[in-house]
Amino acid sequence: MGNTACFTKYLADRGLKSTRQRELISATFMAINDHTSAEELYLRVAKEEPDVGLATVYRTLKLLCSAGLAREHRFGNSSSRYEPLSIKQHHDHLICTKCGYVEEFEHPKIEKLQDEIAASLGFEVMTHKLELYGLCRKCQP
Amino acid sequence: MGNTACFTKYLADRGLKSTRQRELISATFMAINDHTSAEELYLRVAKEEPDVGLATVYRTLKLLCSAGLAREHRFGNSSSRYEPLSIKQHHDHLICTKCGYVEEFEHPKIEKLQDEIAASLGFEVMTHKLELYGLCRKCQP
DNA sequence: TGGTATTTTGATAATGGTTATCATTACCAA
DNA sequence: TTGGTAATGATAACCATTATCAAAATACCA
Repeated sequence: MGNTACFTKYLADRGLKSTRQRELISATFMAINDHTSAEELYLRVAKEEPDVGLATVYRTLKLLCSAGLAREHRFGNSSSRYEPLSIKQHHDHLICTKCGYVEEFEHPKIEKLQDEIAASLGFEVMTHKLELYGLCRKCQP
Repeated sequence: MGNTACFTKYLADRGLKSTRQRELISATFMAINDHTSAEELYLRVAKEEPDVGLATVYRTLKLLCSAGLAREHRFGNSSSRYEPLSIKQHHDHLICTKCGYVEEFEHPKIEKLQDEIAASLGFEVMTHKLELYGLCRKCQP
């Protein structure tokens, strides 16, 4: 099942309505395949359908997060950015503190270690965020 | 060297002035030994010295972070919280998504893995944030 | 010690991302 | 189609944080 269909099903399953705006915002978001701010997404959507409101973009992004189709990040102290979670599995981020470049990575061994540590402290982990801040190859002296 | 002395030295080293407010805010902060918001710290400080302004608390917290004596966190989407970094070494956090309880942990093996992964991607890591979200022992069904 | 340049402070206005409000519109099951 | 409910758009409100600026405090030097 594609992501768009997945979102439509999510809406139907909870008695939420499938609207033109939600479909458009969700489709536009999924097509970006990068970390996006609500504002950026709003501008893209507005090109196609100028009457869509910023509030609806925020509302739809929240829905996409609840549906497990998006994830919200706040790298450093900047404003929220969202990324589509499509088929990709969970992954973490390397953030260059100089140029802002973001690279994704994924490492099962770390995930396993995390679960072990949490269990030893009596926690049951649902999700996690791992962010490594430093200098990317280009920004190194 | 104690943390207060350390902060005073940090100020002196950069030609910044050591003021009554900075000393009081810094001392109050160090004594808390927990994750604190700017507002909370402001209230505590105000008990002792009612004329200290909130802006100065924010300014001093920023200074403490630059001095390496504090660290800023934004767990989930809540407002910033700060923690004293005193003698404790770097550590990570387990956050209970139900009751908000925060537990610290530290694990050298994870740190080592992180550095290896980053290096393999050409990154030079300066700092990192690892947050595990889930249910603490008390909140588990 | 007193004078002075400079920094810091406190009060408050401004900022900016995000959310709440509410009248209007769109959806969808019957 | 209709009726009931949910969603939308415009915009006001929110609220944590930052900027502004006149007044006060500090550090340095003679």
